[in-house]
Amino acid sequence: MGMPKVTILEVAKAAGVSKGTVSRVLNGRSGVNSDTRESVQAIVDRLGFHPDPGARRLARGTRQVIGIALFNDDTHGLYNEVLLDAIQEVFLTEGYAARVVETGRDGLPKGVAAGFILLGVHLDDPRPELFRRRELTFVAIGCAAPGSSWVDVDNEGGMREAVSHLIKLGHTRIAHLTGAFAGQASYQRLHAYREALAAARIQYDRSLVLDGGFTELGGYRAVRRAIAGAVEFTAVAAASDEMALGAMAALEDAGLHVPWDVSVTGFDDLPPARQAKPQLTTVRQPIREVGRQAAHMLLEQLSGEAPREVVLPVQLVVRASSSARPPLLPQDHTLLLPEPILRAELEARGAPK
Amino acid sequence: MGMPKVTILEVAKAAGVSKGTVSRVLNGRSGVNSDTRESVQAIVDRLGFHPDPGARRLARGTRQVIGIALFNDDTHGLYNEVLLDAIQEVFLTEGYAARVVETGRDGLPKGVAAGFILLGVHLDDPRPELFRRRELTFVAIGCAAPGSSWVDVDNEGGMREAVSHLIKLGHTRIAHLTGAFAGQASYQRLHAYREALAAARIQYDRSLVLDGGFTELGGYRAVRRAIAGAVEFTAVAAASDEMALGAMAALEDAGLHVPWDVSVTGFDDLPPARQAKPQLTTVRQPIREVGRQAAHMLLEQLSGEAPREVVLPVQLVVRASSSARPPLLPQDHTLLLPEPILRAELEARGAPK
DNA sequence: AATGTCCTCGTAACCGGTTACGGAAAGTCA
DNA sequence: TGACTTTCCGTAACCGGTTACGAGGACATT
Repeated sequence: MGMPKVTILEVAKAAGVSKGTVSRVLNGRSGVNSDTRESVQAIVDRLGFHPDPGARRLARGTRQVIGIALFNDDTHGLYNEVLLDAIQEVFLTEGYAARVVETGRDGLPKGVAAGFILLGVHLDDPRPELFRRRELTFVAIGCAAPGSSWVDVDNEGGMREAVSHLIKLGHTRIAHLTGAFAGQASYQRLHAYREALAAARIQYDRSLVLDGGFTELGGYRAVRRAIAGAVEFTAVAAASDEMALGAMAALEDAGLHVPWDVSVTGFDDLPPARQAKPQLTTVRQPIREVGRQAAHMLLEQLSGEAPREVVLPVQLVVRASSSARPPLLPQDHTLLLPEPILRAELEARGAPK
Repeated sequence: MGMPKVTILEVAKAAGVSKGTVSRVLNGRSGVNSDTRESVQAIVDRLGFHPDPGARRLARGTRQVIGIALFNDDTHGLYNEVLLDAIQEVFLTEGYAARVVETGRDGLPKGVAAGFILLGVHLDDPRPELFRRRELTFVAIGCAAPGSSWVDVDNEGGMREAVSHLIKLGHTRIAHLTGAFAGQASYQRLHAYREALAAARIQYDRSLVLDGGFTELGGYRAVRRAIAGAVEFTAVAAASDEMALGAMAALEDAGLHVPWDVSVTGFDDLPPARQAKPQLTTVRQPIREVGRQAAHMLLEQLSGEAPREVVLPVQLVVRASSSARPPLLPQDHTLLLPEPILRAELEARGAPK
């Protein structure tokens, strides 16, 4: 098998035009009759033609390489992995070679590249300034880098939705798992958490904000510490899926059942969220779209266009880890969760461990 | 700046030969006088010439793509990330396009590729069989796939070294953090752990084998449970850095000091090992080399050569997380060892609730 | 000296696209 | 109707390599 190598020449013949015209259609260049353009496009779609990236790159004379800059202090998680793949997909099909480079507080990547994409930019991240000073074109992901292109998601909207969701379910003591130094996203999500609380006239309690450092273990330890410290809460709104998963593990270890005793929500909607034991209610982030946008924006900038800023929408995905808080609902808590069943459930969960 | 685009034509001119000859030298083709070959090679080195991957691919008529198959149940960790980068580097410079694809228990990746590299193969992994049945060429990483190419590291040698190291430091109650279902590597490392113990005439104790599922949180919970269960140990030999880091966190939470109270060793030597609070003693794995080998082996197979098997050596890197067991003399561990652990346990129990 | 190998290496076509250039057809205006 | 634009599109050169083919020189054979 293997795809039958459909080339631009075959498309041209099938459409009854020349290679040049097909190329012009593919690249959206002007100077093509709209009728012709349509019919060529139709042939392209029908044959499933995908231009050869290498040939493209060669013809365009783009000898240069794109650097994807990881901050070497980062926790390189699944999030980055998905993002990376989406970014590379774009560059690959556009005929650019993209390589992952590590950048630290100190120096820039040595292999000089045409442009960079900065992954997971922090608020006090030295990279934007560093890159700007060297007059390198770049696109930042995850943080507003004033004066240059950046793309981020609607952190506030997402967290507001998640917390409002919990409030609607009857929760009032909602803990927030945050990641301390991870910058803008943390602040925005924390801010949205407070906003959502305020909108429902729920008093903000500082002791309900737990630092989980954006890792599963961090989430686990933070929640465990909170339980040990007798902090009262019936829900946890985490700023990442990983922390949410850690929180669920901690609750389980403490003999608490999700979502009956405590509801949990995450942020990101990475694959593990769906594989979790009670599937995780979380805020879905269009990660791949973020990567694609960033890649295209970099290409734009490299061809002289002005920097842009993009904020992508997110969406709450309700699954099994969040539910109404039965014991405190005035009307039907006996109906929903009879005592003996609850006790038996706790024992059942405690025993196998 | 950007590299000054040195092409094969310039090399040819500088060497006083034609493009064809330079190309022949570069590809090790026969039919070139050895004198000529040498002088051309010298020019190539002097000018720092690197052939353009895209042009190469184009000229060779290699239209096909390489698939890098991730198992979608996997925990995609930092390990995979490093590996991926090394693999892609090879394919990139060789003029192949490489894309990451997800493969599950069920189906194969749809985008048909010339060949595949299977990442993190398990013992009961369905992929080798699945791929073989489809007559796809592939190279497996992380597990012996009989009949086809595979590359792995010397798991047994590495773990033996780590455990022997701990034994030499005076430890006799050494726990082993394993990852249950992760296949060959787990079994080999566990086996080596037992071998090292046997070589030192130390009785194997099943209760010292802890399952950490190859994650940081898993390591944390396993060690915490062991402490709570009053399992006696003065050292932990983990089968991965992540679990080791989790173990260190658990020990810290239990009031135990690494390495004074308990020594910890890891496996992999990923960047976090060096960033840990007491730097982690661990077994260094040549991850990038594994990736490079695998990539080259796949290329070999695609050009008709026979499958090969490669096992790469590892090396113990001693850092701060392991030390002699100062407070106690080797003989009296039964008397003295329980003290700190029991104390920690009491404290741990006292704090929460 | 003429003919036949074997090596070595230059020549040119080709891979699959992009794009400068120029020609043909159609529209504009005097 | 002729000259001038404008629009659309075909032609061919080019990107940086690889490789089939064949020319030419060195050497051996007759």
